Amino acid sequence: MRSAEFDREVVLRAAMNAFMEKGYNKTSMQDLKLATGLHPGSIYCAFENKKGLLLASLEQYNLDRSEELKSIFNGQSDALSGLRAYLDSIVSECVSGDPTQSCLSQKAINEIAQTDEQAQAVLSQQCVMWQGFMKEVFSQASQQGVITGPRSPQQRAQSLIVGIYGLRTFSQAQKDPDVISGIANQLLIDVCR
Amino acid sequence: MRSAEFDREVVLRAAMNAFMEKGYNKTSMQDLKLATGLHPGSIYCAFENKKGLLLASLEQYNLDRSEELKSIFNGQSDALSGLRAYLDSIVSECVSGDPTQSCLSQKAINEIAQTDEQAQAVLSQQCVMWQGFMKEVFSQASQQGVITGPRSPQQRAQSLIVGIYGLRTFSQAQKDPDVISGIANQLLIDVCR
DNA sequence: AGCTATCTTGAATAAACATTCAAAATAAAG
DNA sequence: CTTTATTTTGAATGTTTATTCAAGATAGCT
Repeated sequence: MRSAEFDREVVLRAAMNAFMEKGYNKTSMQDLKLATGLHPGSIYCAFENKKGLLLASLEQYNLDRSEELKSIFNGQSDALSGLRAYLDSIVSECVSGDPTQSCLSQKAINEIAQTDEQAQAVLSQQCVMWQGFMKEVFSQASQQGVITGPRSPQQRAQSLIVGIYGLRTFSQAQKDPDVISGIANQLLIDVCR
Repeated sequence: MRSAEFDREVVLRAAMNAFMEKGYNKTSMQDLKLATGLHPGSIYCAFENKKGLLLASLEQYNLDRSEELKSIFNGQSDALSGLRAYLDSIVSECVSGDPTQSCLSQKAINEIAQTDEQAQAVLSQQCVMWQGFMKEVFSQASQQGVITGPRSPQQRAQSLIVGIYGLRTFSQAQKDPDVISGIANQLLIDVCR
């Protein structure tokens, strides 16, 4: 017997970055070989093929971002402060212009969900999980009395997610940090109303 | 001398559809040859290369969608009814699941704006034009007294555009028509508040 | 230490790719 | 009708692509 030499998480994060820089279709196996340091044979042995590597990267990406999400909210005194901190982090991501800070899930939704059923299923489920987390945040915010109004946590979560997706696309076309930040602030106001 | 045989608009609309179905990078020259009915040489003679064909398609797409946009608002009695009709058309687009009804500009923003400066410039300008049009709509709505409140037409236009971008991405992951429609209704309320 | 199952290596493969080009066709001008 | 400038044609080009595979290396078990 023999165990694999490479660290799966390290390899997947390297692949993630490669996919984020060029998108799935423009990222060649050559790019992935250079990014991960793995030879083609090893990639195929471990992940079956290029799409398998993407799907594995997507899972790892979701794990990493979920952790980050939780830690942002845990670092704040109440749910509303958490939302503010979270939107600040999204604005930073949008404004940085750094491809490796962009959202791999959103990139994949736009690039391949339409043509690949398997990716569509994974991405759809990730989106539902994100919704579930945000719904819980809005529930807590209501209980804490920091937000009021008739909208359900579910509705608020959906509007927030739509706003974040939109902000990320918009910021590719309009790079002015003040504009991005302004829209994000208004989004928070609307979603908490 | 000799004039071109093909109808430029027809060819560009065929290319648009091909790009919308598979995305820019997955659409091969073979696909474009079949879609347009043009031989490789003719495509290269008329549009320089594959990217040139995309850029030309993007311009034509923007012309077509701008016309559609104007006609939706012209068909309504006031600006608020226009906004309602417009968002209805966006919801239809999202819910249809038909790739040829999706937004080529948004697909291109997500797929290639990050890596291609020329495409980025074209798409950025198109986004600014769209903003300008929507800003004018919100100005009219205020003048007509159908919406009130302190937000500027510019701010409203930006929030609406972000909401539409977001809705289109969200609808790739969550296909329930009632959910999409509900989010769109709330978006209209927030943007007119 | 020796065995064996598994991983690593990287060259080889075949298909798909964007692009070119010279020959044939043809529309407009004279 | 002839000329001329331009387009159309489609096979050829050379590159890049994802994927395979047999040979070599090595970790863990006995």
